[in-house]
Amino acid sequence: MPTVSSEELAAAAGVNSAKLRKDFSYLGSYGTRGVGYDVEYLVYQISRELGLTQDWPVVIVGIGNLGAALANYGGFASRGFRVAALIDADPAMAGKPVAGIPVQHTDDLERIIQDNGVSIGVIATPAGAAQQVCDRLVAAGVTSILNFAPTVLNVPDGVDVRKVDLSIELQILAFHEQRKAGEEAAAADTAVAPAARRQPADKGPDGDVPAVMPA
Amino acid sequence: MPTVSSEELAAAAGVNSAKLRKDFSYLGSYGTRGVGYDVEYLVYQISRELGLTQDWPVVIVGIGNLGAALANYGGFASRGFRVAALIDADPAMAGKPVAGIPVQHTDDLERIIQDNGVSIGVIATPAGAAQQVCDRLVAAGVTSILNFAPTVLNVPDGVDVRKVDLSIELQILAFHEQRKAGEEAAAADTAVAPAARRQPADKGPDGDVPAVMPA
DNA sequence: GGATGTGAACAATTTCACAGCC
DNA sequence: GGCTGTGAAATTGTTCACATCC
Repeated sequence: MPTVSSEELAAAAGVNSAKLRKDFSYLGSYGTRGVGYDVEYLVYQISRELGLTQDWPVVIVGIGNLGAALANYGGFASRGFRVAALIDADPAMAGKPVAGIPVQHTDDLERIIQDNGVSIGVIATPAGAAQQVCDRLVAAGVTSILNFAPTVLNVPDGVDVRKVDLSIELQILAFHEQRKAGEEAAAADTAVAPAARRQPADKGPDGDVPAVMPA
Repeated sequence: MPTVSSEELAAAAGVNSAKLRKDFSYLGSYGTRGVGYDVEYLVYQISRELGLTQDWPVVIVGIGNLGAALANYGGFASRGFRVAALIDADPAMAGKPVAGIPVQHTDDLERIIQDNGVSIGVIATPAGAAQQVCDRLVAAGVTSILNFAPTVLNVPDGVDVRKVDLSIELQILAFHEQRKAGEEAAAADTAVAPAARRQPADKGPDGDVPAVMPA
């Protein structure tokens, strides 16, 4: 398939074709009228715009289960990321290889960042250590941080932080799950007492309201 | 602090206070004019609306590094999630405790789901196994799935899937990182040749364009 | 003929600003 | 006086529909 139309791409992605064309148009005019988009060329242009044609060295700080999982994660290399170093505060970890990369001690953090020209850091430490690690990363020159610790990090302007909170993802699912259950119940209700629905949902049935409720 | 104003909450969250008030108003009128919101009561109402007052049993399928990290993750319990079971396809894992929970074999997946009344499943398997695991979870009654495998899952209507792609998070950071670098370069450029900027950025300098570029 | 690229219409979201209440 | 709750205005995002070009 050398060429693809906005219609086909939109169907595959589950979006409107006009939106897709408009979005692409912000990157430039890479399509051909009457024909579509050259697949290879489009892939290259999008890759370049997204920064996938560059090599990004990253460091992972905190080599527990999650840090190790990240170090072993296969998807990074193909997207242009290279794990330049693994760093942990536990001296017993130092030198031990994880995913084929020897773990280094936190003491050397600044040197490691500078030697490898790292601008992206991943924090997979416990919550208590995260801010401190963050401060050191930033001071050493890191300007983008991916934070897995359940803490809000304070950073100076110009530094980007993205937070992945694993339990928030579950919460979002649980929220929808609850709504599904609620709708089923409501649908069942409707047969009996259609007009009685809204109030309990908005204010909570009295039986549900705990002692914290104010007068 | 028994009470809090929308202004204070908005500042803490980094959003506009009107937006925050409007959002809260969709849950009901839980504030007091001239005073603010009763903290405890607000926490309870939001918790209830988000489903945090319920207990959600979850199963984790695929107990590699990531699965183990999730099983050990402390944040779940406090948000109402309980790891009901760990499941892995490797017979050698069966019975081994991870985070204090014995790993069970995939053969028993359906029974485990049903016995525990599980409606939320977490997939932390390799990409190749994910769809198959997903199908079995759904057939057994799971209606929400958190997917860490780098695959798009096909599910029937009524089943929610959330995907956490670790390298996409890094890509987003890399994208902004690239823009920062680009802006610095552009700012430096401006002093020399302000009018010459746009074309290279849109079409790419010739030196950058690889063999895939069509005639 | 067939598909892009885009101004114009439409829809959704966010912010303003203030009436209403404590 | 101070702060919520909410219509109305402003902004942002999406879709339509068609002129334009291969």
